[in-house]
Amino acid sequence: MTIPRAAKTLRRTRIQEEKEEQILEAALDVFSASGFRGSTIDQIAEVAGISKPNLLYYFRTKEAMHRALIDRVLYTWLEPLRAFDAEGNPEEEIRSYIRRKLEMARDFPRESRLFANEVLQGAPHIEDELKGPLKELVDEKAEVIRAWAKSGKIIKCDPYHLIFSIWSTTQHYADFDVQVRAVLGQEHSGEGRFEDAARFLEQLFIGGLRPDRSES
Amino acid sequence: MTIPRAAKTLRRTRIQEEKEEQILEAALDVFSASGFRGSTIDQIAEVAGISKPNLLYYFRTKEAMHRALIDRVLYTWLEPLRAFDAEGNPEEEIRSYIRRKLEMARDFPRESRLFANEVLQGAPHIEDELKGPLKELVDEKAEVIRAWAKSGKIIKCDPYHLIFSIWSTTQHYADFDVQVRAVLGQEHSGEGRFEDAARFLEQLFIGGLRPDRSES
DNA sequence: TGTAATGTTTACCAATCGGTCAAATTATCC
DNA sequence: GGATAATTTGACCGATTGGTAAACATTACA
Repeated sequence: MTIPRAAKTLRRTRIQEEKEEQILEAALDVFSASGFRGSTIDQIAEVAGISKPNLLYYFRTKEAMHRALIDRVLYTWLEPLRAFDAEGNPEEEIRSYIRRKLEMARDFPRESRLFANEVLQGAPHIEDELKGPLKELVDEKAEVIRAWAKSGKIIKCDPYHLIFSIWSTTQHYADFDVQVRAVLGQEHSGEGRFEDAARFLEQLFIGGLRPDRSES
Repeated sequence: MTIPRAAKTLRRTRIQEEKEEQILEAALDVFSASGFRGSTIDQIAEVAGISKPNLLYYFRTKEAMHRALIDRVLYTWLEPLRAFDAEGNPEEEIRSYIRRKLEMARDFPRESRLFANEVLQGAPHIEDELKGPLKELVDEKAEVIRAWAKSGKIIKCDPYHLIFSIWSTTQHYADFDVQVRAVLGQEHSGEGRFEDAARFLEQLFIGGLRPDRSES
């Protein structure tokens, strides 16, 4: 008798490994491009190069597939923030956080768009992750930033909005890529735009946070 | 004989005016929440409180409805950038641009999400608008910023990436609202978060662009 | 090599999709 | 008030949706 798919994890075969990988890769392609509601199982199956029932043998529902994808990608996605080091030099920590986030926008735009689509549409499938692990991590790092501000290493500012602004400016280059390209025109749409963006953002954030003679 | 809908604009009745308004309002609700592919005509008809065939009497296809909505909203959406004044004081111009964009994110989040959804999914329906009117407007304002930089009124920086960073940081509060709320927690999710955001962003941009003793 | 478990496919299902049609209803204007 | 045009609706269409059933093929392993 066929083992019910829920118990499948007891012993994963080589084929399971490969096919699930193959399916999630295709799912990332499709979900990131069309959002959950806008994506179809047929589409994903086609991109994965297998039949729909075969796909549904590995993931029983569209939701299950989406969830597996989120789970697999979320940890990696938060890596740059996790690397934010309280002991480091503030200016250098912020600079390298920006750089890492920009690299992710450049190298993993689909992952960025996957989350962007999800959050944009009300985060119906990742609410728990946002209010749980994400919030806790941000709270922790916000405390670090607050301490830096208190000791005068950077300007006095709201650490949460600082983090938001780093997220938004960097992820912008993945999520709104077509707009960026359209505005910059063909001649500046090469990979060099990430270098330009990095230069500008470091200038902005380092300059904007440096505790020279700040207002109030 | 019933006048074909294509020629309807020759003389618009009161009912046409009202119903189209009513439909586009509902369409904004639905499209901004689910994107084009993820939205259904039935959904929009239900929100609008009319039957589906009745809706299709005013807009013959889903595409036509979406297009009408984009056309109606785009002009307003670009208003803040258009107000950017070359003659004004740079610091004050940037400050008020940020403020206006934040107000739009607060007061018209659906419009922001409509475009975000569209751009995120590759802008299949607004490519022309991005490469045409939008690019031209941005090019024009970028020239203004470049002149400010050249005359030393602000730091030397890439004007395009400056505009991108203002767009992304401000629209973040509309597009990623649920994430912002989740991270800030209930206690800071009131309308006050826009005040906090405004304070931070002005601090960041004014400080980051001020031509004190800048690097290089 | 046989067999039991695993993997794949064909054919199908009910629900929903975007959209049409003709008939019925309502508004407009002389 | 009646004719005519504008509006609204219920019934319906073929295509696509997420998902299932069962037969079939393949693999792993004793």
